[in-house]
Amino acid sequence: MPPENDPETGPETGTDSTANPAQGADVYTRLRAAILTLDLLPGERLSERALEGMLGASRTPIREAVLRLETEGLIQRKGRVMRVTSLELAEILEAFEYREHIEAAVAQLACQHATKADITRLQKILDAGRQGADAAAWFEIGSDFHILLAELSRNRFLVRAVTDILTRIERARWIMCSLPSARDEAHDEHSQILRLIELNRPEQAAEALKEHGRGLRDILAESLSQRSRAGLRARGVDIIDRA
Amino acid sequence: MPPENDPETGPETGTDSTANPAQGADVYTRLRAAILTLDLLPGERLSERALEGMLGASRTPIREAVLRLETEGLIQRKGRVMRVTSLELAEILEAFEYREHIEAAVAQLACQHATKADITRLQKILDAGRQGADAAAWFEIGSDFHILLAELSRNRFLVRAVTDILTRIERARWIMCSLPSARDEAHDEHSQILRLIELNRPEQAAEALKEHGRGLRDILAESLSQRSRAGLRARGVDIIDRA
DNA sequence: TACGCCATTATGGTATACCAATCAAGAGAG
DNA sequence: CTCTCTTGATTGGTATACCATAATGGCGTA
Repeated sequence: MPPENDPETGPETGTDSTANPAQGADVYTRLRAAILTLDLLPGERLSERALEGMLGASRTPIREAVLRLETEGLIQRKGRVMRVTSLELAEILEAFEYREHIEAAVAQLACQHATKADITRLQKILDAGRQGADAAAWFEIGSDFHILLAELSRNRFLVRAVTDILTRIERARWIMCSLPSARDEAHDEHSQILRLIELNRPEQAAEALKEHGRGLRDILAESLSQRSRAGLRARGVDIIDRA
Repeated sequence: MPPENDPETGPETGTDSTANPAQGADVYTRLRAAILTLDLLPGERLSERALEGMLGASRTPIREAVLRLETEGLIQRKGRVMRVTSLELAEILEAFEYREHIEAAVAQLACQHATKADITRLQKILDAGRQGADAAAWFEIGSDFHILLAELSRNRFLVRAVTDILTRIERARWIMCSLPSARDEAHDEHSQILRLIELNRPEQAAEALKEHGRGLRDILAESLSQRSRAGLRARGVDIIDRA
């Protein structure tokens, strides 16, 4: 590996002289984080060689990470060029549509399978995240809740589906993370959903989840609307209307 | 690359002396096919070096293919060892449960978006596959129908979900491909589903799809039941009850 | 000035050497 | 005969060299 002189990404690459095992997963994690936090901008071009320097690893683990992120939809290849997937309004709306259906299924199955212990455990997590949490930790908890909820369905495919779709939406959520007012509201809605599942009301739980998702979608659509584009573009973020 | 002498997989590897570009995708396709057709048995251990010889490519494209198949759930890694994912009855049943919900969503959205032209096009494909098709081509058409149907939802995530879940189930379907009687029945059910979408009856279309899936699931569960295990084990196929 | 052609370069695809860790088999002791 | 420790082989992880080609920028021409 060539000597790493530029401070580039941060405190990385301070490894030893030989191969650095298990660094492959780390490369994946860091690259993924860089994309999700918009450290790498949507639409930005990537090259394996550049990432090699940026992440302090050779092309092999880079390639693995890129391949994974490609299947997650965070990176796209068009011929030989490789870019961070652009934010496309239409796709995000499709994602929310999909999510509605998925979480309706989750609600129904969770009602069938969730135990009292499951509910209280989830409620505890919810309450724990209520006080003193920064924006980043806040929607970390939001994601966790939806994934944990999916696990109550006892269906691994639904868990995967929820996990995947949250990944897809995460960058958009990050953009509008400057709205702390929504936090308490989210907590209440999450609790209400949990209660409906506890009461074995699948229809109502599904409806509450759908409504919850729609609320987020609307906030998000507003944040990405024409009127708000200017501020985003100043931060380097560009949203595509039709691809 | 070492000279390839054994007829091993088939007519492959007859390339030139230098690197063989775009062979990476081919390696993926062939390895995937080998797994789905049970040429590589569920639970069978794999090694990158062995695959290197079997597929006539170096470890780099092998690694890429393996990584892809891992995300598709066809290969699993437990620590350092890598195996073809075992057939697990519980997982297959979960897959069908998931599929029911996914296709209900497909039905609903397809009713909203499908045009007359879409319906007739799909019906044509269905009819074309009716006569003279061997078992392999038959459930190729079955898969295609469900994917094309998903595309009528105009939601790329649903398309992906259907594609994924069909992949998961495909090996199980392959096992019970010896039941040609189901072919006409499937054609009729598919046509009926299409008709209900054309008539804009989302509830009934969803129910028909669910019923269609349940029928297949039951046949499949029967094929994988204790009573039928002996014949399968003779072919080298082993099914796990609880993992 | 604008458009298209060509040379250079950058990039991804491939093959391969090296390493550490794991697994397995075999030898030796009890 | 069994259990354990050692040792060697196998394997995945990593780094890197080579190659064909697509991308890019410059140049020449209309």
